[in-house]
Amino acid sequence: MLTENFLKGRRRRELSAEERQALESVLTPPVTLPKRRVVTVRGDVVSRSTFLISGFMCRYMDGADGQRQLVSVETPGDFVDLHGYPLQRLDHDIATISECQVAYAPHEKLTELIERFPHLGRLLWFSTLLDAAMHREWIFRLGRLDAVGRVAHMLCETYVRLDAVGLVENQSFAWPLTQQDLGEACGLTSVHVNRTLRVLREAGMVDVADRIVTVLDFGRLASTGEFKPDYLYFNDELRTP
Amino acid sequence: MLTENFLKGRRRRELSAEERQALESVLTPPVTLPKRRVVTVRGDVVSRSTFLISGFMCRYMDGADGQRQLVSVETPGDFVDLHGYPLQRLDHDIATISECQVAYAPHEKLTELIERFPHLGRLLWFSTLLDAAMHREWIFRLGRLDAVGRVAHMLCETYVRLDAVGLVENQSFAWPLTQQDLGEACGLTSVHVNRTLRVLREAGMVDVADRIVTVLDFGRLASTGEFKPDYLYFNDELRTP
DNA sequence: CGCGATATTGATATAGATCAACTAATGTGG
DNA sequence: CCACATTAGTTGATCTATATCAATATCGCG
Repeated sequence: MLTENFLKGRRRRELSAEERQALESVLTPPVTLPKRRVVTVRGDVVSRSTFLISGFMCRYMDGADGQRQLVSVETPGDFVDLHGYPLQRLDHDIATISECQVAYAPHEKLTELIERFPHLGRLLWFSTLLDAAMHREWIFRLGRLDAVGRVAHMLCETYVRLDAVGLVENQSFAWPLTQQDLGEACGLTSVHVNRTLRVLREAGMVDVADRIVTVLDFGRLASTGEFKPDYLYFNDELRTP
Repeated sequence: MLTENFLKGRRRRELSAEERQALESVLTPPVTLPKRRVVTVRGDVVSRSTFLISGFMCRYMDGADGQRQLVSVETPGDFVDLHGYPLQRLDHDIATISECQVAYAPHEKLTELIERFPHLGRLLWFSTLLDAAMHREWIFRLGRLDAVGRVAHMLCETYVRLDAVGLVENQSFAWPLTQQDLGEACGLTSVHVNRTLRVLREAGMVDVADRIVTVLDFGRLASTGEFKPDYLYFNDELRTP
Protein backbone atom coordinates (compact mmCIF):
# COMPACT_ATOMS: atom_id res chain seq x y z
CA MET A 1 0.00 0.00 0.00
CA LEU A 2 1.82 3.10 -1.22
CA THR A 3 -0.50 5.45 0.60
CA GLU A 4 -0.68 3.66 3.91
CA ASN A 5 0.84 6.64 5.68
CA PHE A 6 -1.37 9.25 4.06
CA LEU A 7 -3.23 11.12 6.84
CA LYS A 8 -2.22 8.37 9.23
CA GLY A 9 -3.27 9.12 12.77
CA ARG A 10 -5.22 12.24 11.87
CA ARG A 11 -8.30 12.50 13.97
CA ARG A 12 -11.36 11.12 12.21
CA ARG A 13 -9.62 11.41 8.86
CA GLU A 14 -8.81 7.84 8.03
CA LEU A 15 -9.73 6.89 4.49
CA SER A 16 -12.27 4.13 3.93
CA ALA A 17 -10.98 1.00 2.22
CA GLU A 18 -12.80 2.01 -0.94
CA GLU A 19 -11.39 5.54 -0.89
CA ARG A 20 -7.88 4.30 -0.32
CA GLN A 21 -8.23 1.82 -3.12
CA ALA A 22 -9.48 4.56 -5.44
CA LEU A 23 -6.62 6.86 -4.46
CA GLU A 24 -4.03 4.14 -5.05
CA SER A 25 -5.53 3.51 -8.46
CA VAL A 26 -4.71 6.98 -9.74
CA LEU A 27 -1.04 6.83 -8.70
CA THR A 28 1.73 5.97 -11.13
CA PRO A 29 4.16 3.21 -10.15
CA PRO A 30 6.79 4.40 -7.66
CA VAL A 31 9.90 6.17 -8.86
CA THR A 32 13.18 6.77 -7.05
CA LEU A 33 14.66 10.28 -6.99
CA PRO A 34 18.30 10.95 -6.04
CA LYS A 35 19.07 13.15 -3.07
CA ARG A 36 19.48 16.93 -3.46
CA ARG A 37 17.56 16.99 -6.72
CA VAL A 38 15.44 20.01 -7.62
CA VAL A 39 12.08 18.68 -8.73
CA THR A 40 10.01 21.76 -9.50
CA VAL A 41 10.81 25.46 -9.67
CA ARG A 42 8.69 28.48 -8.88
CA GLY A 43 6.41 29.30 -11.76
CA ASP A 44 6.24 25.80 -13.21
CA VAL A 45 2.84 24.72 -14.44
CA VAL A 46 2.16 21.34 -12.90
CA SER A 47 -0.17 18.66 -14.18
CA ARG A 48 0.48 16.00 -11.58
CA SER A 49 1.21 15.92 -7.85
CA THR A 50 3.89 14.01 -5.99
CA PHE A 51 3.13 11.61 -3.19
CA LEU A 52 6.13 10.94 -0.97
CA ILE A 53 6.52 7.29 -0.02
CA SER A 54 9.94 7.39 1.63
CA GLY A 55 12.68 9.96 2.19
CA PHE A 56 12.65 13.68 2.93
CA MET A 57 11.82 16.51 0.58
CA CYS A 58 11.54 20.25 1.11
CA ARG A 59 9.84 23.28 -0.30
CA TYR A 60 11.69 26.58 -0.34
CA MET A 61 11.97 30.05 -1.83
CA ASP A 62 15.09 31.83 -2.98
CA GLY A 63 16.03 35.30 -1.81
CA ALA A 64 17.73 37.94 -3.95
CA ASP A 65 21.14 37.23 -2.45
CA GLY A 66 20.80 33.53 -3.19
CA GLN A 67 19.80 32.56 0.32
CA ARG A 68 17.21 29.82 0.61
CA GLN A 69 14.30 29.89 2.99
CA LEU A 70 12.70 26.51 3.57
CA VAL A 71 8.95 26.76 3.97
CA SER A 72 8.30 23.12 4.69
CA VAL A 73 9.91 19.76 5.15
CA GLU A 74 7.99 16.84 3.69
CA THR A 75 8.10 13.42 5.29
CA PRO A 76 6.78 10.02 4.18
CA GLY A 77 3.02 9.98 3.74
CA ASP A 78 2.86 13.61 2.62
CA PHE A 79 1.27 14.71 -0.61
CA VAL A 80 4.16 17.05 -1.35
CA ASP A 81 2.73 19.39 -3.95
CA LEU A 82 -0.98 18.69 -3.92
CA HIS A 83 -1.25 22.47 -3.70
CA GLY A 84 -0.38 22.45 -7.36
CA TYR A 85 -3.69 20.78 -8.17
CA PRO A 86 -5.96 23.73 -7.38
CA LEU A 87 -3.20 26.31 -7.93
CA GLN A 88 -1.94 24.90 -11.28
CA ARG A 89 1.28 26.85 -10.97
CA LEU A 90 3.69 26.67 -8.06
CA ASP A 91 4.92 29.66 -6.09
CA HIS A 92 7.95 27.90 -4.62
CA ASP A 93 10.66 25.38 -5.44
CA ILE A 94 10.64 21.73 -4.45
CA ALA A 95 13.65 19.49 -3.98
CA THR A 96 14.60 16.20 -2.42
CA ILE A 97 16.84 16.19 0.62
CA SER A 98 17.57 12.47 0.85
CA GLU A 99 16.96 9.87 -1.82
CA CYS A 100 13.19 9.52 -2.14
CA GLN A 101 10.56 7.15 -3.39
CA VAL A 102 7.59 8.94 -4.89
CA ALA A 103 4.49 8.21 -6.95
CA TYR A 104 2.58 10.72 -9.09
CA ALA A 105 -1.10 11.57 -9.21
CA PRO A 106 -2.11 13.07 -12.59
CA HIS A 107 -4.43 16.00 -12.02
CA GLU A 108 -7.08 14.98 -14.52
CA LYS A 109 -7.45 11.72 -12.62
CA LEU A 110 -7.76 13.58 -9.34
CA THR A 111 -10.66 15.55 -10.78
CA GLU A 112 -12.53 12.35 -11.69
CA LEU A 113 -11.68 10.87 -8.32
CA ILE A 114 -13.09 13.80 -6.40
CA GLU A 115 -16.27 13.89 -8.40
CA ARG A 116 -16.78 10.21 -7.66
CA PHE A 117 -15.77 10.50 -3.98
CA PRO A 118 -16.58 13.97 -2.63
CA HIS A 119 -15.58 12.91 0.86
CA LEU A 120 -12.15 11.89 -0.38
CA GLY A 121 -12.00 15.30 -2.01
CA ARG A 122 -12.53 16.85 1.38
CA LEU A 123 -9.73 14.70 2.82
CA LEU A 124 -7.35 15.85 0.11
CA TRP A 125 -8.37 19.43 0.80
CA PHE A 126 -7.81 18.78 4.50
CA SER A 127 -4.32 17.48 3.82
CA THR A 128 -3.35 20.70 2.04
CA LEU A 129 -4.69 22.69 4.97
CA LEU A 130 -2.45 20.74 7.31
CA ASP A 131 0.38 22.29 5.35
CA ALA A 132 -1.17 25.69 5.85
CA ALA A 133 -1.43 25.03 9.60
CA MET A 134 2.22 24.03 9.69
CA HIS A 135 3.09 27.17 7.73
CA ARG A 136 1.32 29.26 10.38
CA GLU A 137 3.24 27.60 13.16
CA TRP A 138 6.39 28.14 11.15
CA ILE A 139 5.57 31.87 11.01
CA PHE A 140 5.12 31.89 14.76
CA ARG A 141 8.43 30.12 15.17
CA LEU A 142 10.29 32.70 13.11
CA GLY A 143 8.46 35.71 14.44
CA ARG A 144 8.36 35.00 18.15
CA LEU A 145 10.98 32.44 19.18
CA ASP A 146 14.71 32.82 19.66
CA ALA A 147 17.22 30.47 18.07
CA VAL A 148 16.97 27.79 20.75
CA GLY A 149 13.17 27.91 20.67
CA ARG A 150 13.02 27.72 16.89
CA VAL A 151 15.23 24.67 16.66
CA ALA A 152 13.45 23.01 19.58
CA HIS A 153 10.07 23.64 17.99
CA MET A 154 11.17 22.29 14.64
CA LEU A 155 12.57 19.13 16.18
CA CYS A 156 9.37 18.58 18.18
CA GLU A 157 7.23 18.91 15.09
CA THR A 158 9.38 16.49 13.17
CA TYR A 159 9.38 14.03 16.04
CA VAL A 160 5.60 13.97 16.27
CA ARG A 161 5.07 13.73 12.52
CA LEU A 162 7.57 10.93 12.08
CA ASP A 163 6.24 9.10 15.12
CA ALA A 164 2.80 9.05 13.50
CA VAL A 165 4.16 7.16 10.51
CA GLY A 166 6.27 4.77 12.53
CA LEU A 167 9.66 6.34 11.87
CA VAL A 168 10.62 6.97 15.49
CA GLU A 169 12.35 4.21 17.39
CA ASN A 170 13.82 4.53 20.88
CA GLN A 171 13.19 8.29 20.85
CA SER A 172 15.33 8.54 17.70
CA PHE A 173 14.71 9.25 14.07
CA ALA A 174 16.79 9.50 10.92
CA TRP A 175 17.36 13.13 9.97
CA PRO A 176 18.98 13.88 6.61
CA LEU A 177 19.04 17.68 7.06
CA THR A 178 22.40 19.36 7.47
CA GLN A 179 22.89 22.17 9.95
CA GLN A 180 22.81 24.46 6.94
CA ASP A 181 19.36 23.10 6.01
CA LEU A 182 18.12 23.51 9.55
CA GLY A 183 19.37 27.09 9.49
CA GLU A 184 17.56 27.74 6.21
CA ALA A 185 14.39 26.45 7.84
CA CYS A 186 14.77 28.48 11.02
CA GLY A 187 16.17 31.71 9.63
CA LEU A 188 19.57 31.15 11.24
CA THR A 189 23.13 30.70 9.99
CA SER A 190 24.60 27.23 10.12
CA VAL A 191 27.16 28.52 12.59
CA HIS A 192 24.45 29.59 14.97
CA VAL A 193 22.51 26.37 14.48
CA ASN A 194 25.62 24.55 15.55
CA ARG A 195 25.86 26.53 18.78
CA THR A 196 22.16 26.16 19.35
CA LEU A 197 22.29 22.39 19.02
CA ARG A 198 25.10 22.39 21.53
CA VAL A 199 22.94 24.29 24.00
CA LEU A 200 20.11 21.79 23.56
CA ARG A 201 22.49 18.86 23.88
CA GLU A 202 24.18 20.23 26.99
CA ALA A 203 20.76 20.86 28.52
CA GLY A 204 20.00 17.17 27.99
CA MET A 205 17.00 17.76 25.78
CA VAL A 206 18.04 16.41 22.43
CA ASP A 207 21.09 15.13 20.65
CA VAL A 208 21.63 15.59 16.92
CA ALA A 209 24.58 13.63 15.60
CA ASP A 210 25.43 11.57 12.55
CA ARG A 211 22.13 12.41 10.88
CA ILE A 212 20.19 10.96 13.78
CA VAL A 213 18.08 12.94 16.21
CA THR A 214 17.57 11.52 19.68
CA VAL A 215 15.02 13.27 21.83
CA LEU A 216 16.06 12.85 25.45
CA ASP A 217 13.43 15.00 27.15
CA PHE A 218 10.45 15.73 24.95
CA GLY A 219 8.60 17.67 27.64
CA ARG A 220 11.37 20.15 28.18
CA LEU A 221 12.09 20.39 24.47
CA ALA A 222 8.43 21.15 23.80
CA SER A 223 8.24 23.81 26.45
CA THR A 224 11.46 25.39 25.20
CA GLY A 225 9.96 25.56 21.71
CA GLU A 226 6.46 26.47 22.95
CA PHE A 227 5.32 23.45 20.99
CA LYS A 228 1.63 22.62 21.23
CA PRO A 229 0.84 19.81 18.80
CA ASP A 230 -2.85 20.57 18.26
CA TYR A 231 -2.08 22.19 14.90
CA LEU A 232 -1.04 18.83 13.52
CA TYR A 233 -4.58 17.49 14.02
CA PHE A 234 -3.54 14.07 15.28
CA ASN A 235 -5.66 11.70 17.30
CA ASP A 236 -5.57 12.55 20.98
CA GLU A 237 -3.42 9.58 21.95
CA LEU A 238 -0.72 10.77 19.62
CA ARG A 239 -0.76 14.35 20.70
CA THR A 240 1.62 14.21 23.65
CA PRO A 241 4.43 11.68 23.44
CA MET B 1 -23.69 41.12 -4.27
CA LEU B 2 -21.97 40.25 -1.00
CA THR B 3 -19.37 38.07 -2.65
CA GLU B 4 -18.51 40.31 -5.57
CA ASN B 5 -14.92 40.57 -4.37
CA PHE B 6 -14.42 36.86 -3.75
CA LEU B 7 -11.48 35.68 -5.89
CA LYS B 8 -11.74 38.90 -7.87
CA GLY B 9 -8.99 39.24 -10.43
CA ARG B 10 -7.61 35.75 -9.87
CA ARG B 11 -6.51 34.27 -13.12
CA ARG B 12 -9.14 31.99 -14.64
CA ARG B 13 -10.87 31.69 -11.26
CA GLU B 14 -13.88 33.86 -11.72
CA LEU B 15 -17.10 32.22 -10.57
CA SER B 16 -19.86 31.60 -13.11
CA ALA B 17 -23.07 33.50 -12.53
CA GLU B 18 -24.72 30.29 -11.39
CA GLU B 19 -21.92 29.46 -8.97
CA ARG B 20 -21.92 32.92 -7.51
CA GLN B 21 -25.66 32.80 -7.09
CA ALA B 22 -25.37 29.43 -5.33
CA LEU B 23 -22.62 30.71 -3.06
CA GLU B 24 -24.62 33.80 -2.11
CA SER B 25 -27.58 31.60 -1.28
CA VAL B 26 -25.76 29.79 1.52
CA LEU B 27 -24.64 32.99 3.27
CA THR B 28 -26.47 34.44 6.23
CA PRO B 29 -27.49 38.10 6.07
CA PRO B 30 -24.57 40.46 6.81
CA VAL B 31 -23.62 41.27 10.38
CA THR B 32 -21.48 44.12 11.71
CA LEU B 33 -18.65 43.34 14.15
CA PRO B 34 -16.98 46.05 16.25
CA LYS B 35 -13.28 46.70 15.89
CA ARG B 36 -10.72 44.82 18.01
CA ARG B 37 -13.16 42.02 18.74
CA VAL B 38 -11.85 38.46 19.18
CA VAL B 39 -14.05 36.23 17.05
CA THR B 40 -12.62 32.74 17.45
CA VAL B 41 -9.91 31.29 19.66
CA ARG B 42 -7.48 28.46 19.03
CA GLY B 43 -9.14 25.13 19.63
CA ASP B 44 -12.69 26.27 18.92
CA VAL B 45 -14.79 23.83 16.95
CA VAL B 46 -16.35 25.80 14.12
CA SER B 47 -19.51 24.97 12.22
CA ARG B 48 -19.61 27.96 9.93
CA SER B 49 -17.11 30.13 8.10
CA THR B 50 -16.86 33.90 7.95
CA PHE B 51 -16.86 35.82 4.70
CA LEU B 52 -15.43 39.32 5.06
CA ILE B 53 -17.40 41.96 3.18
CA SER B 54 -15.72 45.11 4.49
CA GLY B 55 -13.08 45.97 7.07
CA PHE B 56 -9.85 44.28 8.16
CA MET B 57 -9.48 41.16 10.27
CA CYS B 58 -6.43 39.18 11.35
CA ARG B 59 -5.41 35.71 12.37
CA TYR B 60 -2.75 35.29 15.02
CA MET B 61 -1.15 33.02 17.59
CA ASP B 62 -0.15 33.86 21.13
CA GLY B 63 3.31 33.18 22.51
CA ALA B 64 4.06 32.10 26.06
CA ASP B 65 5.03 35.61 27.12
CA GLY B 66 1.79 37.04 25.79
CA GLN B 67 3.26 38.31 22.54
CA ARG B 68 1.06 38.00 19.48
CA GLN B 69 2.29 36.84 16.11
CA LEU B 70 -0.04 37.73 13.26
CA VAL B 71 -0.15 35.01 10.62
CA SER B 72 -2.44 36.79 8.20
CA VAL B 73 -4.34 39.97 7.57
CA GLU B 74 -7.74 39.51 5.96
CA THR B 75 -9.15 42.09 3.59
CA PRO B 76 -12.57 42.48 1.93
CA GLY B 77 -13.46 39.55 -0.31
CA ASP B 78 -11.57 37.01 1.81
CA PHE B 79 -13.16 33.89 3.20
CA VAL B 80 -11.51 34.44 6.56
CA ASP B 81 -11.76 31.04 8.20
CA LEU B 82 -12.79 28.73 5.42
CA HIS B 83 -9.91 26.59 6.71
CA GLY B 84 -12.23 25.68 9.52
CA TYR B 85 -14.48 23.81 7.11
CA PRO B 86 -12.14 20.90 6.36
CA LEU B 87 -10.22 21.32 9.62
CA GLN B 88 -13.27 21.55 11.91
CA ARG B 89 -11.17 23.02 14.69
CA LEU B 90 -8.99 26.11 14.44
CA ASP B 91 -5.33 26.26 15.33
CA HIS B 92 -5.19 30.05 15.71
CA ASP B 93 -7.17 33.02 16.94
CA ILE B 94 -9.18 35.37 14.76
CA ALA B 95 -10.08 38.97 15.54
CA THR B 96 -11.29 42.09 13.83
CA ILE B 97 -8.94 45.02 13.45
CA SER B 98 -11.40 47.64 12.23
CA GLU B 99 -15.17 47.45 12.34
CA CYS B 100 -16.21 44.74 9.89
CA GLN B 101 -19.16 43.56 7.90
CA VAL B 102 -19.30 39.78 7.58
CA ALA B 103 -21.67 37.03 6.47
CA TYR B 104 -21.52 33.41 7.57
CA ALA B 105 -21.52 30.20 5.54
CA PRO B 106 -22.82 27.23 7.59
CA HIS B 107 -20.65 24.21 6.92
CA GLU B 108 -23.44 21.74 6.25
CA LYS B 109 -24.63 24.03 3.48
CA LEU B 110 -21.13 24.21 2.05
CA THR B 111 -21.09 20.43 1.82
CA GLU B 112 -24.29 20.40 -0.22
CA LEU B 113 -23.01 23.24 -2.35
CA ILE B 114 -19.80 21.46 -3.21
CA GLU B 115 -21.55 18.23 -4.10
CA ARG B 116 -23.81 20.15 -6.42
CA PHE B 117 -21.00 22.30 -7.89
CA PRO B 118 -17.69 20.41 -7.80
CA HIS B 119 -15.99 23.19 -9.73
CA LEU B 120 -17.05 25.71 -7.09
CA GLY B 121 -15.61 23.30 -4.56
CA ARG B 122 -12.30 23.52 -6.33
CA LEU B 123 -12.49 27.32 -6.25
CA LEU B 124 -13.12 27.30 -2.51
CA TRP B 125 -10.20 24.93 -2.09
CA PHE B 126 -8.13 27.25 -4.28
CA SER B 127 -9.01 30.21 -2.06
CA THR B 128 -7.69 28.44 1.04
CA LEU B 129 -4.49 27.64 -0.82
CA LEU B 130 -4.02 31.31 -1.59
CA ASP B 131 -3.77 31.72 2.17
CA ALA B 132 -1.19 28.97 2.27
CA ALA B 133 0.78 30.72 -0.48
CA MET B 134 0.65 33.97 1.47
CA HIS B 135 1.78 32.10 4.57
CA ARG B 136 4.79 30.81 2.67
CA GLU B 137 5.70 34.28 1.52
CA TRP B 138 5.26 35.46 5.09
CA ILE B 139 7.76 32.80 6.20
CA PHE B 140 10.20 34.04 3.60
CA ARG B 141 9.68 37.59 4.82
CA LEU B 142 10.47 36.70 8.41
CA GLY B 143 13.28 34.31 7.66
CA ARG B 144 15.22 36.19 5.01
CA LEU B 145 14.42 39.92 5.03
CA ASP B 146 15.57 42.65 7.38
CA ALA B 147 13.18 45.07 9.03
CA VAL B 148 12.96 47.44 6.07
CA GLY B 149 12.42 44.57 3.66
CA ARG B 150 9.74 42.97 5.80
CA VAL B 151 7.70 46.12 6.11
CA ALA B 152 8.16 46.93 2.43
CA HIS B 153 7.05 43.44 1.43
CA MET B 154 4.01 43.55 3.66
CA LEU B 155 2.93 46.92 2.28
CA CYS B 156 3.39 45.72 -1.30
CA GLU B 157 1.25 42.66 -0.68
CA THR B 158 -1.48 44.72 0.91
CA TYR B 159 -1.37 47.25 -1.91
CA VAL B 160 -1.81 44.62 -4.59
CA ARG B 161 -4.56 42.77 -2.74
CA LEU B 162 -6.53 45.92 -2.00
CA ASP B 163 -6.03 47.19 -5.53
CA ALA B 164 -7.65 44.03 -6.85
CA VAL B 165 -10.85 44.76 -4.91
CA GLY B 166 -10.92 48.45 -5.76
CA LEU B 167 -9.72 49.80 -2.44
CA VAL B 168 -6.71 51.69 -3.74
CA GLU B 169 -7.21 55.23 -4.94
CA ASN B 170 -4.43 57.62 -5.97
CA GLN B 171 -1.81 55.15 -4.78
CA SER B 172 -3.40 55.24 -1.31
CA PHE B 173 -5.40 52.87 0.81
CA ALA B 174 -6.99 52.91 4.26
CA TRP B 175 -4.88 50.99 6.74
CA PRO B 176 -6.30 50.36 10.21
CA LEU B 177 -3.25 48.56 11.58
CA THR B 178 -1.23 50.30 14.29
CA GLN B 179 2.55 50.22 14.28
CA GLN B 180 2.20 47.67 17.06
CA ASP B 181 0.08 45.47 14.75
CA LEU B 182 2.55 45.82 11.92
CA GLY B 183 5.31 44.80 14.31
CA GLU B 184 3.32 41.75 15.39
CA ALA B 185 3.00 40.81 11.74
CA CYS B 186 6.66 41.35 10.89
CA GLY B 187 8.30 40.05 14.04
CA LEU B 188 9.47 43.53 15.08
CA THR B 189 8.84 45.84 18.01
CA SER B 190 6.61 48.83 17.46
CA VAL B 191 9.58 51.08 18.17
CA HIS B 192 11.54 49.54 15.37
CA VAL B 193 8.57 49.63 13.02
CA ASN B 194 8.39 53.33 13.64
CA ARG B 195 12.02 53.84 12.69
CA THR B 196 11.60 51.53 9.68
CA LEU B 197 8.65 53.50 8.38
CA ARG B 198 10.72 56.63 8.71
CA VAL B 199 13.44 55.08 6.56
CA LEU B 200 10.90 54.15 3.89
CA ARG B 201 9.33 57.59 4.03
CA GLU B 202 12.65 59.41 3.81
CA ALA B 203 13.61 57.22 0.88
CA GLY B 204 10.46 58.41 -0.86
CA MET B 205 8.98 54.95 -1.25
CA VAL B 206 5.91 55.02 0.93
CA ASP B 207 4.24 57.17 3.50
CA VAL B 208 2.18 55.75 6.37
CA ALA B 209 0.32 58.40 8.31
CA ASP B 210 -3.11 58.82 9.85
CA ARG B 211 -4.08 55.27 9.05
CA ILE B 212 -3.51 55.84 5.37
CA VAL B 213 -0.76 54.26 3.31
CA THR B 214 0.44 56.12 0.23
CA VAL B 215 2.77 54.23 -2.06
CA LEU B 216 5.03 56.75 -3.76
CA ASP B 217 7.34 54.40 -5.64
CA PHE B 218 5.97 50.90 -5.97
CA GLY B 219 8.89 49.64 -8.02
CA ARG B 220 11.48 50.58 -5.46
CA LEU B 221 9.29 49.40 -2.59
CA ALA B 222 8.85 46.03 -4.29
CA SER B 223 12.55 45.60 -4.93
CA THR B 224 13.33 46.57 -1.33
CA GLY B 225 10.91 43.91 -0.12
CA GLU B 226 11.88 41.39 -2.82
CA PHE B 227 8.21 41.35 -3.66
CA LYS B 228 7.22 39.17 -6.61
CA PRO B 229 3.44 39.07 -6.82
CA ASP B 230 3.08 35.75 -8.63
CA TYR B 231 2.15 34.01 -5.38
CA LEU B 232 -1.09 35.99 -5.26
CA TYR B 233 -2.24 34.34 -8.51
CA PHE B 234 -3.76 37.45 -10.03
CA ASN B 235 -4.46 37.98 -13.69
CA ASP B 236 -1.38 39.14 -15.51
CA GLU B 237 -2.57 42.73 -15.96
CA LEU B 238 -2.85 43.08 -12.22
CA ARG B 239 0.47 41.56 -11.39
CA THR B 240 2.66 44.62 -11.72
CA PRO B 241 1.07 47.90 -10.76
C1' DC C 1 -11.17 68.68 27.91
C1' DG C 2 -8.68 65.25 29.86
C1' DC C 3 -6.96 60.44 29.63
C1' DG C 4 -5.50 56.18 27.61
C1' DA C 5 -3.66 54.59 23.25
C1' DT C 6 -0.46 55.51 19.74
C1' DA C 7 3.61 57.56 17.80
C1' DT C 8 8.25 59.41 18.12
C1' DT C 9 12.99 59.90 19.55
C1' DG C 10 17.30 58.85 22.19
C1' DA C 11 20.58 55.77 24.85
C1' DT C 12 22.11 51.33 25.79
C1' DA C 13 22.20 46.19 25.62
C1' DT C 14 22.31 41.79 23.22
C1' DA C 15 21.26 37.87 20.15
C1' DG C 16 22.78 36.35 16.26
C1' DA C 17 25.52 37.48 11.92
C1' DT C 18 29.83 37.59 9.91
C1' DC C 19 34.56 36.46 9.24
C1' DA C 20 38.11 33.21 9.89
C1' DA C 21 40.50 29.10 10.91
C1' DC C 22 40.51 24.39 11.68
C1' DT C 23 38.77 19.43 12.06
C1' DA C 24 36.17 15.52 10.79
C1' DA C 25 33.60 13.15 7.73
C1' DT C 26 32.31 11.66 3.10
C1' DG C 27 33.01 10.71 -1.40
C1' DT C 28 35.69 9.97 -5.89
C1' DG C 29 38.84 8.96 -9.43
C1' DG C 30 43.15 6.68 -10.27
C1' DC D 1 41.73 0.81 -1.71
C1' DC D 2 44.18 4.80 -1.14
C1' DA D 3 45.01 9.97 -1.80
C1' DC D 4 43.01 13.83 -2.28
C1' DA D 5 38.93 16.92 -2.74
C1' DT D 6 34.76 18.34 -1.14
C1' DT D 7 31.25 18.92 2.19
C1' DA D 8 29.82 19.27 6.92
C1' DG D 9 30.70 20.44 11.52
C1' DT D 10 33.10 23.06 15.33
C1' DT D 11 35.03 26.95 17.76
C1' DG D 12 36.64 31.78 18.52
C1' DA D 13 36.62 36.97 17.72
C1' DT D 14 34.26 40.79 16.25
C1' DC D 15 30.39 43.45 14.40
C1' DT D 16 25.60 45.00 13.75
C1' DA D 17 20.63 45.02 13.51
C1' DT D 18 17.20 45.13 16.43
C1' DA D 19 15.48 44.78 21.27
C1' DT D 20 14.94 47.09 25.41
C1' DC D 21 14.39 50.89 28.45
C1' DA D 22 12.95 55.51 29.04
C1' DA D 23 10.95 59.85 28.18
C1' DT D 24 8.05 62.88 25.61
C1' DA D 25 4.57 64.13 22.13
C1' DT D 26 0.31 63.58 19.91
C1' DC D 27 -3.96 61.60 18.69
C1' DG D 28 -8.64 60.09 19.28
C1' DC D 29 -12.27 59.36 22.00
C1' DG D 30 -15.77 59.52 25.86
